[in-house]
Amino acid sequence: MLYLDLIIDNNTDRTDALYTYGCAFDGVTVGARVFAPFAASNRERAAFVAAVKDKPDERIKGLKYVTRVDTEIALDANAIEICVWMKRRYYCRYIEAARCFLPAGSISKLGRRRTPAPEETHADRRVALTGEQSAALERILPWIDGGEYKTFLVHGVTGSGKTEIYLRAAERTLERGRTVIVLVPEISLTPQTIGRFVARFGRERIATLHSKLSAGERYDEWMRIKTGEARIVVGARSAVFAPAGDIGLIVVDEEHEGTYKSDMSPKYDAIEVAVKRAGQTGATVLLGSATPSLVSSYRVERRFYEKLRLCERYNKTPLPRVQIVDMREELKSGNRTIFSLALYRALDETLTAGKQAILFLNRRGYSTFVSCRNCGYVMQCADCGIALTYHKAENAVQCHLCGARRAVPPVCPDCGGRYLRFFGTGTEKVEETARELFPAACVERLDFDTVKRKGSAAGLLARFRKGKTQILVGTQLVAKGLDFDNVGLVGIVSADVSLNVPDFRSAERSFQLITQAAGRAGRGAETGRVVIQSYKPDHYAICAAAENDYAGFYGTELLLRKAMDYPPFSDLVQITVSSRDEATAAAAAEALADLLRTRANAQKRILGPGQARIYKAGDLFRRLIYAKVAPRDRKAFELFLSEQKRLLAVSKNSGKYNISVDVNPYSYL
DNA sequence: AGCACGCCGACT
DNA sequence: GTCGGCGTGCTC
Repeated sequence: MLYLDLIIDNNTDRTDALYTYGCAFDGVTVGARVFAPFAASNRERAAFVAAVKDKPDERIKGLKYVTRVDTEIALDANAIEICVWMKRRYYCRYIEAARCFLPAGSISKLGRRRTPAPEETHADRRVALTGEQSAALERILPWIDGGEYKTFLVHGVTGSGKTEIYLRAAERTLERGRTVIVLVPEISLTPQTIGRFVARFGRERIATLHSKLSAGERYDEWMRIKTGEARIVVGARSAVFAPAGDIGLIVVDEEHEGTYKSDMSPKYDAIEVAVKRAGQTGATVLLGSATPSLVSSYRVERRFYEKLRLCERYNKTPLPRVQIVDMREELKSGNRTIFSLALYRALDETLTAGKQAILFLNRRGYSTFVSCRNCGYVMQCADCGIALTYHKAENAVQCHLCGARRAVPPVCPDCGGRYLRFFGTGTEKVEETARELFPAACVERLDFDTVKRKGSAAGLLARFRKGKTQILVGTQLVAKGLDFDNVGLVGIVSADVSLNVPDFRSAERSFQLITQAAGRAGRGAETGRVVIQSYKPDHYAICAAAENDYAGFYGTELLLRKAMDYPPFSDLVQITVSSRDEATAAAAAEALADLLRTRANAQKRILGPGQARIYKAGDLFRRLIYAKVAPRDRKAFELFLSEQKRLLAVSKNSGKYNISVDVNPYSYL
């Protein structure tokens, strides 16, 4: 008789524990899926084996027995180890972590829920390596051959050929008989990267995993990986959990992107999981970026990672000429439009020279808020409490958080006055103004509003590529990964938008966005131009981006992070206390914050509780507590906070309020 | 989350 | 006397 510690498929905090069962079946190993009777009803439930023991804990009374063992779906010991680690690191349930490793949301019902999507074909262009690429591979390949864990940060400017390095590393890994996982920020934005993998290795050796797959397709791809038919997995962040056996290489492309952090439970960081998995099998990790995250660069400084630099652009295109325009001066000189004189002239010259321009503004809609000039009333979303954005095309206001929309009222809802006005600028207004200023040019807009219709993005991009469009206005969709040859000018309409977000990463994100947007200029043979408009032209993130000075930005930002004890020096742990009852949420949050403050010398840095920016989400009132947890206090903090969560779950207050935790979140709402 | 148990009011 | 409403408590 064996005794098994089981993770039961029963999605509640109360039963988020390991249950011991007897098992009469032979050969059951850690990770196996079994079925067991549970609770008074003895309903049969799926479960995963977390441990196999030869005698049970004596304290257990009324031991029950496993009824069935499944052979098709199974995790392995490594996956279970990650589940246990995730529960502690991300404050999720065992079963939520286990689900990450499975193709579908449900564990109990898995079936074969399909025609593979046609793949764009790309010709494989296997070009000679540059000196820098060869040097980088000379560092990487021995680690792939040696089969010991190692992480490299591949810091390469746009167009320096990072993808070719991934391809060669993948090739070597396959030669060694091991498997490859490639993570990309968003499948829809990175067709080129996937295309090149398909071209090099063939569709039949590659599986793709992303959210656009139907349940059936996802299951098929998952099985192709599981059975070893597909030895390369390309996918979004969840692909880090792919059932690839003997992983030899994990690539994280554009590693600085926020999409690698999950904001739904389990709120995991795919890079942390990737490094953890690589450690288990002795795999090589390649983190690639033109603008590495501060956290990754700091890990290089601390010698956890090794940095490989690629400074040359492939065809030796010189970096664009960058000009920063002080919009305060523009206003003083009487120009109240969103186009500075410098940007107008640059556009004019670009169009005259027969070149194209990209105008980047990271804010969709026409104007950013609607206000009454009589009484000062500002239209807000009733559910989220944030200002509503005016969309001229549909003559409606929209909440950019929950998506709620309504018609613009004819008079002020507050005072009845007739002076409701629109303030601030979004891409829709930039598009309109560009049309007015350059009536002969074809202006198009690429943002969430114009691409939500399926396939419209492809058409828009094709028209721009063919030169039918002269000016492309867009949000960050235009800043990422799109390569066009004839772009003479990139205009950053307002560098301040991403800078003024209340988030400790705002400077980092601004630097990355500006650098990326600027990288769109002059991809062909000629030098491009970049005009950056800002009301904070002296800001270090803007200046460093303009000078392409990553090291300078890193140095300044790191000092500020250290002074504030933000990541990478501490984990910023966001604790949300929510309840249907406003007073309950407030009291519970206050009590928890007090407890965190008084309990441990370890965590002196507890902020709040404060009101969440989305104070009321649905029928829940939310309060936020932040904890800055230094690495040396991490274990103690994790134990303490998860114990608080457990105590709540088993107490009679369970259900009256809820505690949810997000470690280093990307959204502070 | 489910599910069973149990206490109390209503009704054939 | 019995059916069923849902509040309460438990799940190796």
